[in-house]
Amino acid sequence: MPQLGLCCLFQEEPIKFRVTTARHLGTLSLSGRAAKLSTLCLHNAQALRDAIHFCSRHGIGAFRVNSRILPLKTHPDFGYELHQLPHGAEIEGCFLECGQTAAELQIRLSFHPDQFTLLSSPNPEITRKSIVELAYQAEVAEWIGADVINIHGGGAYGDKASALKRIARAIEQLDGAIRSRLTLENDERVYTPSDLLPLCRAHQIPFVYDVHHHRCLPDGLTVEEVTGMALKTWNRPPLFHISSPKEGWGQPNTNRHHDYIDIADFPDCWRQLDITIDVEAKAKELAVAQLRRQLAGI
DNA sequence: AGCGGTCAAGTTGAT
DNA sequence: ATCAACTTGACCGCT
Repeated sequence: MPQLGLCCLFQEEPIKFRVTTARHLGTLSLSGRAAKLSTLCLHNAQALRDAIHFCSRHGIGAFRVNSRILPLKTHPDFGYELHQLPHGAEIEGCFLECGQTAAELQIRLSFHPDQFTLLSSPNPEITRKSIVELAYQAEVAEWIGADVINIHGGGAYGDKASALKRIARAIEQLDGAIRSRLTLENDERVYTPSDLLPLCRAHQIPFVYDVHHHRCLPDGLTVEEVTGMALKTWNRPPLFHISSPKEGWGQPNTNRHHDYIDIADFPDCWRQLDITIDVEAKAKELAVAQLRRQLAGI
């Protein structure tokens, strides 16, 4: 049976990750900024530790770490290094503990940089900033032992073939910490599995199969076909995504995520696989628990 | 204490 | 040409 993964947040369990805004930091003195960021980062490292324990206690096999675990880490004006913060060493130590605990409890950790992180852009400055973002997440990934940093293809810019070539070129220039963790996922608007799988095969990048996106943006391949092709791209346990449409299928907008997973949306061919499935549902740990019960036939 | 406006980033597609 | 939707809630300033 697959391991189920929880994404970033909790619905009921009181584990919170804190953030701040650039605007607010701008109102503070230099030392005030460092103090504020230090407090938030330490809080978030401890919250991650709590999240890992929660997953272990509740039969959840994976946890996706929010991109803002270190708030504004790569912001052009307010970015920082951990050693510049009053509790920098303590924060790093807490992340290292998270890594040990996750390894002991066998909780798989991953990252999913958001839509601003693009390797397909024709604008080199956007690519450069994206790689800075990937480097930040890779640094935390090293501390905590996360093995996946998953991104989308991004835009097509009117010429998908050229955009795919830019992704490939950028991938070949990544350093090992990023490269060894980077994965590509099909999205609901531009890049289908058919678009990404050849690139993944050619450059040894694992393919994260999101079946909901595939149903929103089909490419002629069946769920079974893509599942088989996706599995072959992995040199470690495969990671897939599941979600259900908020308003149901056949409505104008199927992109929005439902609170829970409709078991009818869960591919039968996934039931016996040794894979991790991130559950993208707004009810968070409650949705994972419900899906877990349904898969167990309870 | 409670409320509501606001929040770094890029691209697409609806209007 | 403009703007919401992606993720999505939490923060902060004001009353």
